[in-house]
Amino acid sequence: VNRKDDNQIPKAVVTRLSLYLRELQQFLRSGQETISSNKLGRTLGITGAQVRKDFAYFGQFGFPGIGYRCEHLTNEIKRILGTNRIWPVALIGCGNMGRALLGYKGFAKQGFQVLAAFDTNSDLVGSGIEGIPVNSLDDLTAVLTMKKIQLAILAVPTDSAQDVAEKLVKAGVIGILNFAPVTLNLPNRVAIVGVDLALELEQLSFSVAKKAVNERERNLSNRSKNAP
Amino acid sequence: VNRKDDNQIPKAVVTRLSLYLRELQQFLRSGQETISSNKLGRTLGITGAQVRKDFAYFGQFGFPGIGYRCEHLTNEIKRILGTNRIWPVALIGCGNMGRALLGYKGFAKQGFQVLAAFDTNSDLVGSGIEGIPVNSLDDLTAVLTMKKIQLAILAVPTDSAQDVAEKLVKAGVIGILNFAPVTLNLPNRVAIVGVDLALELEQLSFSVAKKAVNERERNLSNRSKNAP
DNA sequence: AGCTGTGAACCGTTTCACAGCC
DNA sequence: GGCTGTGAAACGGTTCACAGCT
Repeated sequence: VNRKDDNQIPKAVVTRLSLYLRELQQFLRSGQETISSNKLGRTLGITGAQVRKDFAYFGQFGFPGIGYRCEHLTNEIKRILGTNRIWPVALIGCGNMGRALLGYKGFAKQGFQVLAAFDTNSDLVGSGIEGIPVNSLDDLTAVLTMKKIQLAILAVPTDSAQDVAEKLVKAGVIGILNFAPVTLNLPNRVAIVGVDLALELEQLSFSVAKKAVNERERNLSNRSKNAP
Repeated sequence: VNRKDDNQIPKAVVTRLSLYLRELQQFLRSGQETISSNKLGRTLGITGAQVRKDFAYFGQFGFPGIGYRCEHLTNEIKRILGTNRIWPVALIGCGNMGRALLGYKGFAKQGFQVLAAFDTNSDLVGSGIEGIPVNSLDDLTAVLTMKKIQLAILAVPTDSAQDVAEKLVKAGVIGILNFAPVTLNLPNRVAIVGVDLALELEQLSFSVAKKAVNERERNLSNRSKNAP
């Protein structure tokens, strides 16, 4: 057979796909019908060639001389990302972060519906937060099976993250959005995306510190230019 | 002069730096004194060579035959990231997400201290959330100047994100952690890190969908192997 | 023997440039 | 004229392999 196992799409491409989607939805809201690769790239600080190459991984969506039709392209990207349907999602851990995520409207807007919350705190179990019922972790498998949930948002304390993650996998979860600042160790078949908020601030700190250094150096070299 | 303007560290390297730091802090807590590049890499699913090359951008931190001393390396990475000091931070937007972030303990642990919150809701202004005073957006410049704040966490509604971001820049902010799902348009001197939660779920959706496709294909090729 | 630091080879992504189409 | 889609070239990051240190 001539089958290539070359199914590997660069991670950077998939990230940009989401960004394109975000911009396209913006364009759609403002009534824009079509968009060129260059203009779409401009809004994100990348080149038109990059945009076109990214789409080329998945097919031909554009019209020479015209550009891309916003609505059509939006649908294609959703299909590629797998968000052209509604994903039921579970949220584990109803602490500060968990509760905020339960109230976050942005998930539903992109097709993710949080249908069940879980916590170990028996005071919370049985109640509802933001209209979402809170279950005991003991009922994980039962609830997830019944509601056909395969994606989970993990917002538990760092120390229990690995344990709970393993329970999720046993309960049939195949994708985890992990907010705990640890590297989860799970079977390869499980997809993991980590969001470490402190880490993001560290990246900011580095950028800022670096810019400061660059500016200092620029000043020094200016000075030596003025008085060599 | 022999000055290279080649100050550019790959973004991926800086991200891994934060991950190394996270693992090292874990090792330190468990009493580990030294660590080899291979073992450190293993915990993150990358090669030892990668680890060593990453550090090589910044200097020589290891000891041949021994590895790296966890505590020493931790300090070096903090110095590089600029988190070997305490950063005062402001948080803008005390909605669901903002309030959760005010209560997030992970920031302080890595050296980020949220000293002031801001909101437009006059009911909140004057109160405190998680012990942090809520100010009016009108007092932005005054408060930021007084508290010497240069970093901000932006957790306002999407529609006002760009406006508020511009106000932040005018008030002296040089780094923004942006939770609104939009591309901020700001002067180059301002560092921006975006966290788009729905986008992260989309990445998860893609991984999961892709895995499903791969498995289906594997099944098909198995079947044709069995009955060719 | 064990492990780092690093030049060199390798590989994948980005940019370029242009043929082809509207 | 404007824009896409795409080979080819250029670039940059990752992996390899080994000299050198402990």
